[in-house]
Amino acid sequence: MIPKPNQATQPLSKKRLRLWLKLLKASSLIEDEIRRRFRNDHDWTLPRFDVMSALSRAPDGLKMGEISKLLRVSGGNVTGIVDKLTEEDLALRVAVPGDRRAQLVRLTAKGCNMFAAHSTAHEAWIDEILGKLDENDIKDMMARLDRMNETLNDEKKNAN
Amino acid sequence: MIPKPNQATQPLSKKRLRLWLKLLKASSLIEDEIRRRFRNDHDWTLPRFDVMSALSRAPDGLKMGEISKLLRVSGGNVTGIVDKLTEEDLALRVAVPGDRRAQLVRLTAKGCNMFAAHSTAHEAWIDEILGKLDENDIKDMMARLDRMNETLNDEKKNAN
DNA sequence: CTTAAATATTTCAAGCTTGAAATCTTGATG
DNA sequence: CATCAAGATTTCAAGCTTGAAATATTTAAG
Repeated sequence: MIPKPNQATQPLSKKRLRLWLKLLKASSLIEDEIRRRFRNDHDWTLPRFDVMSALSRAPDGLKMGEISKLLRVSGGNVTGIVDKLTEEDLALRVAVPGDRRAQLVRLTAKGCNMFAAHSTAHEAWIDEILGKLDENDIKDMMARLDRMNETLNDEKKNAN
Repeated sequence: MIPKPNQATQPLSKKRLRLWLKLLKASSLIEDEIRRRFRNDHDWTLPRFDVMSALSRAPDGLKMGEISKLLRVSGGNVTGIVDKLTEEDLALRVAVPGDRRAQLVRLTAKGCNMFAAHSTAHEAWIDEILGKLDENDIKDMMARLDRMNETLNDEKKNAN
């Protein structure tokens, strides 16, 4: 007989692992669903939405490196996505007066309109998907997620 | 004066959106850190680890389609990863007696050993990263994540 | 001014991922 | 048996992502 693992008495490390797997599953399911809806309902992609979302909060534009930091993705990645947005006339690159290395990226009017529509749909999707969580659930999870992130922030600091 | 947004009185949909963004951030940070450690410490990748992990729990092997369902990734994706594992003699494809369409994938002895080492390291990393969460935090978050997933499961059922 | 280090961005190869089309096999129906 | 839908897998093009190398520019030091 193989002994049936009793989860209640598992070592803490195993419980943390199970939590991580569940957290990852939840966030993957949601992210995939959002991707799918962007693709099917708007013929659009999540990475492009994310870049436009960052730009929408910066009317004066963002430098490539700023987008990269905000979204925590590589510089090369941003180059590719902004290229696509620019080709479709949704964003444009403008020179930075004092620095010929850098460029500011800004949404065009067309880009602003498109983002407004996508953004409204996106918020509604999330509201639907997280519909079973009330104010209390949200407050609680936020606090615990913050506590999780602390560890990673600590590590980043100590990695000097 | 632009009114400062008071998060406490935001509509519930906005709060849900903020929670989603925080959840996504947390899980992305952790996943990226795990990827980085696999890459730097073991010259390995997370997708390959995931496939080996599924295989390790099935001594008799898994069909390609079963791996695909377990990991919730496309069939074509699994083909590519299993090809890589096979090339490195970590897994092998064996014929299914009654069905010439399908194949069973199994870890080799070499694959088992490699996975055991990676798996131990992986659990320790997660234990470290989630180190600030105790039994209570874990139980609580598990319950709420389950409740979130219900919505997506419901939708999948209704999507018949 | 010259040089060297630091910054900002792009290019590129390699890997992951997907959805759709293609191939081959099985099973059910007549 | 013949046909045809369903199933398992592979192939493929397109897109995202990364880290490292390459370019170009700025800044700091001497």
